[in-house]
Amino acid sequence: MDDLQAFGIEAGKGRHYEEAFYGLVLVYTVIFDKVAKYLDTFDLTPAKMNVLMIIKHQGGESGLSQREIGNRLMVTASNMTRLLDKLEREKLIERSSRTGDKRVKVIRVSKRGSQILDDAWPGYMKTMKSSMDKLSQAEQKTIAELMFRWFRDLKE
Amino acid sequence: MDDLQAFGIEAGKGRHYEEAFYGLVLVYTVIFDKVAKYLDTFDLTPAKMNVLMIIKHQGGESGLSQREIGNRLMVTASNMTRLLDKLEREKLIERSSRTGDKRVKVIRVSKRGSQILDDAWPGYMKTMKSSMDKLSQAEQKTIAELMFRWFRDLKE
DNA sequence: ATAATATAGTTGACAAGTCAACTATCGTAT
DNA sequence: ATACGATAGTTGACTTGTCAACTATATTAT
Repeated sequence: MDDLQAFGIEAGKGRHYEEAFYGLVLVYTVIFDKVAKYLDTFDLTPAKMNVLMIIKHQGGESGLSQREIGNRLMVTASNMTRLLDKLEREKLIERSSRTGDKRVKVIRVSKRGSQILDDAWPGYMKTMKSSMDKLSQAEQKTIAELMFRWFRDLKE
Repeated sequence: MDDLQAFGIEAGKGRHYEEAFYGLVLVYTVIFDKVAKYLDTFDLTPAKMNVLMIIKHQGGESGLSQREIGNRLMVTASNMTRLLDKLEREKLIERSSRTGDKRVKVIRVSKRGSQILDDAWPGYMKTMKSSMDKLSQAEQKTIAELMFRWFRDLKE
């Protein structure tokens, strides 16, 4: 646990919360970087990939509003605007305003966006899986259950 | 695991790596936000707090170079420059160039920086601990061990 | 001794995120 | 029916982070 020394933390003292905290940060950072690096070969970023996945998997026929996408990704409305501006400029999504409610904009994946998503998807999953497969199946299950319970408790 | 639906993932199918992955992301995000919100009351951010902690705990008499700080935080050199620019403007650190090597700048925490760090520290630890204490002691230990092993395996 | 190479830090241009203030539209309460 | 408040999205100003190209100094090899 040499990496902990950077934070002035002594390991193995009965208090494990600091180690757990920084361990979490380290793992998250490394995995995020690996995913980002992979996506870069498709001119995608984790943020763009997430948006495209949400719209394609959840949007269906009717598409999604910007709010709906933002909520599912825990991203603010202003960030959604800019993210979608970019995706629209790159012609990966389409924005239209033809609902009853004139405030809401309906977002759909374009043909091109859909294609790029399909191209990037297998490698994206592979990259994610290869990071996760450093853990055993049992550990993955443990982590999955524990993280979701933890998340729910944190939100209270 | 409703949150998973956002990503089009079906839970409980024997494959747990996706759940584990998104669980990790959710937990990380929530904890990071809590810490950031706390630090904001001291006009600090996680990045600034980390830099101050590193310099104070590791710098000692001789201080640290920008590279050394950046390496310990896994942050690029250019980001260090800008982060330290800001900290210097706010008079929380001091930069001097009086080593043999004229390229390197020595960073030290200022009196003011040290004071603010001391003020913010207890609540910072409390915030972190309260997030971690949603897990049992045993779980914290498990997570700590597992994360560090995982991190090492990921780096290979 | 000098030329090639490595290292420390800076700068510019960008991505992704925040908040606060704004416009436009929609619902509701009186 | 109008006025007030909620909601959808946008914009500006900011932070934290990246990479690539740059300057200045050190080190190494011939």
